[in-house]
Amino acid sequence: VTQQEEILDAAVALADERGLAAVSMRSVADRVGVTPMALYPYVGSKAALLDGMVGRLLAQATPAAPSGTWQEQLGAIARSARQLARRHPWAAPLVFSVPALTLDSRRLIDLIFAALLEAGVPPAQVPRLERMVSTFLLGYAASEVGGRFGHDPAARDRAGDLAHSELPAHAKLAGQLGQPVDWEAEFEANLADLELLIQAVAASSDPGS
Amino acid sequence: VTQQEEILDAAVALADERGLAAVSMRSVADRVGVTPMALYPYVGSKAALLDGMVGRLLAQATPAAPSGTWQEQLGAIARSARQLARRHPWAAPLVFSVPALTLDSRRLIDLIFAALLEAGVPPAQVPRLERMVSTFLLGYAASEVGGRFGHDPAARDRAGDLAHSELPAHAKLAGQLGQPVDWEAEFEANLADLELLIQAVAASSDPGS
DNA sequence: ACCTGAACACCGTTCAAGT
DNA sequence: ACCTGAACACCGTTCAAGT
Repeated sequence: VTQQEEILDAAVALADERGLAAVSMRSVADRVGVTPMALYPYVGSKAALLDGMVGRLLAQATPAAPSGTWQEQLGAIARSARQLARRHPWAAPLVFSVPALTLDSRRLIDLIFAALLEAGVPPAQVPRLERMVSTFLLGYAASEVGGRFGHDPAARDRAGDLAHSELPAHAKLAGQLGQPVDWEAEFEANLADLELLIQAVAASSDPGS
Repeated sequence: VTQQEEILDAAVALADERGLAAVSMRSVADRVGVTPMALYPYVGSKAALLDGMVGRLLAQATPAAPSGTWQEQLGAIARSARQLARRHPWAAPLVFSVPALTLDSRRLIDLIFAALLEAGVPPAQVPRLERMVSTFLLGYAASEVGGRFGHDPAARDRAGDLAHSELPAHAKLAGQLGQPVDWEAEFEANLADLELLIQAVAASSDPGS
């Protein structure tokens, strides 16, 4: 482990334990046992520290090249990404702002490329479809950990069922909208739909099957 | 305009002009012409201020109920969401952490519900599919404005084409990965694929068509 | 070569006063 | 009822010294 990695790992541990807000140059330095200014030669700045933290996560996270059908490969990637987001809820929002061009990002992307190619997606469409798939997985993870879906009942109750009169489509869906959601089942259903989409794209440009 | 709205609009303007980092209780108070502490009765806290800012955006943003085919409706929503994200690049990341349960959020969601129902998606699947669609649109917008896709050539060059040997699927796609991406065309292609997915879901549970 | 200490220009938020 | 001013406990980062 280099000094830089030691610093980044300390910052990740701090974020896991006390939240991203608790990560400061001062608190990280404290944990490493050094003065805040001693970090600068290794991490450059606070912004670079945050980038480095997501880099460390990606480095640890890339699953060994998954085997099986392309559906199994994709499922393994998706589920491991979701687990990672749950272990490090502070990380998902940060990922949007770091260019997916590091070697670690590309290792993960390569696995998605491989699955898409095996699914029969024409090569010209693979990069775009990879961006669709990874964006959806990342966005869904960020929504789950961020609370956009209103997971916690506190937020649900605060909203009440106000103003259904102004929301015609909500009114038609009154039956569905009342009851709680099984998020595990929803994730698996999303995965199945993603596979449906991939198959549709593969089929639409490969009429010979 | 209430006092609260005046404060939130000042904060939004500040974020547009000088970035989210320039939004502080002190700078917002300055712009409103008041002491920082005078904001608290109206906005509660810095975190609530940020939530309120995305609330203001959603309030202004919801397009008048779009007409035409469900594809046209969905396209109008998607394109207006993308424009909004480009006008306020600081906002997309924040949206992930505010529960989509306010009246303004629900007005937007209602439009997506309506389009999905008109597409023939079974009601039991509509809420889930809405989350898929909105998550993808939001995630893609966040990726574009955040720089995850490496839009700026600076980031692209810094990465080089390192280590293709470790990335077998990248090697197979060497032809595609070299050239620049037309992001407008990609957005439209994504939209078309989203419609494909919706149609597939609608068809899979409605064999009589 | 690597680290420290003091300092600068900021933060969000509290609390007691003012009018 | 609404606002101010001073204060507290923090920030990231600079710069000049230390060893």
